[in-house]
Amino acid sequence: MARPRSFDTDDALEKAMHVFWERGYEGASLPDLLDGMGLTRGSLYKAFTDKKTLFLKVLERYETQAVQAGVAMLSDSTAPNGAERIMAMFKGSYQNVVEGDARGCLLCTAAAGPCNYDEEIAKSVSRGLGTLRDGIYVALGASPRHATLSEAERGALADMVLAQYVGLRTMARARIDHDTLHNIVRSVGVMLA
Amino acid sequence: MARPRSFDTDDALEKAMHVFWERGYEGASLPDLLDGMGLTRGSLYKAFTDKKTLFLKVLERYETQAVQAGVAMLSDSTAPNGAERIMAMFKGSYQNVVEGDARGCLLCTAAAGPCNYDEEIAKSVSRGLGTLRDGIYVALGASPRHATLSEAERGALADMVLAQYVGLRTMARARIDHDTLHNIVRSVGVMLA
DNA sequence: TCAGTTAGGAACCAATCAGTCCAAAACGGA
DNA sequence: TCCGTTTTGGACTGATTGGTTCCTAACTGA
Repeated sequence: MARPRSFDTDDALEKAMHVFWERGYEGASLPDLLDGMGLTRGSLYKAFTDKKTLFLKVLERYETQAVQAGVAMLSDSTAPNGAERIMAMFKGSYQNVVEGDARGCLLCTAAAGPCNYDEEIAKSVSRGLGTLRDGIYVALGASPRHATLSEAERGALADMVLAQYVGLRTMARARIDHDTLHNIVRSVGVMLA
Repeated sequence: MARPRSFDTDDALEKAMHVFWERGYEGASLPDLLDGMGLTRGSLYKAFTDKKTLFLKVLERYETQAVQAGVAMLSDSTAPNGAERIMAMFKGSYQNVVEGDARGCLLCTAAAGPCNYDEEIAKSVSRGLGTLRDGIYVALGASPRHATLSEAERGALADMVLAQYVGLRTMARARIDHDTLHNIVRSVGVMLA
């Protein structure tokens, strides 16, 4: 029909994700994005409409990638105890920081940022966090100590664990010292043990 | 000596705090601040140097006001049980949201925002959160169930409770539904009971 | 009253922001 | 090969950013 795109949109989205992840929604300027994605204004606007739409697409991608990876870990039946799966997730987040990745969680950063004034972004973040919460809920069902809880109690516990996760990753992005972060992970372990 | 200031700097700082609290550091534009503080550029720059310095002053104020109020609550000896004091803090945060204040915590918002790239702001936020953590630690010492913990264990627990707090307030700002927030508070209560 | 000093206010600044436009280029189908 | 369609890249736009400048107003101490 006509001239085909010279870049892979999925690949470009992946690159955009990393730019937003590092600098946040408002902190990522258009030149930053163009640079990171390796394309020019015309192409970006033709393919992704505008900055906010691009960010929403990135959030979607993050959910079906980073969040789903977490959920997969939370329902990994090779670790029979659900509490241990939750701990694996927390330990993974801590390990990220130790290895020098202080970006935290894209959803958590967005939660503290544009969610406050943008309905659509808030909805997307809320959905992503909800997905994670459901994963935690399922994992708790596979934990002997928590499987006997009532549905409501277990749900409330899942919400709380999610809050701990958001707190941990937010504090990681704020460059809180590693000892404190490690203490958080360790205490979550004690709590769930 | 010379012409005196026509405004109270402390009052102006208070107003600036509310602007930053609502819109965040990067989200608060200079016109926003001038408007909220009721002064003009010349006055602001003469009195507060620049935007970042103003923000650092605001953070300082927040620590010796909002954070100290929290710490006071955490060491309020009219509530003999420290765990109950901690719960009072969490319930207060939840109550804020119910009453329509979805701004969350200024420190938590800054943690997810400018802390990532600004050393000075990060240091100030870290100090503020540390103050809160110490308050939690003291309260745990006044809780029969936790006073017997080793110093290290109690410290780690304080870090974890702080993470829950950061998570709760970050999620509140993201306009997560009230039920979820309530569940978090309730589960923290169960955990500390 | 007047000299000295500082605050206040508005015009101004360069840089940057997100977003638009359009001519040229590159392709597919015929 | 040539036509129609779409992408591409860069020049451009107007608004907004944080910050400066400078003149005048307002005050104090002598």
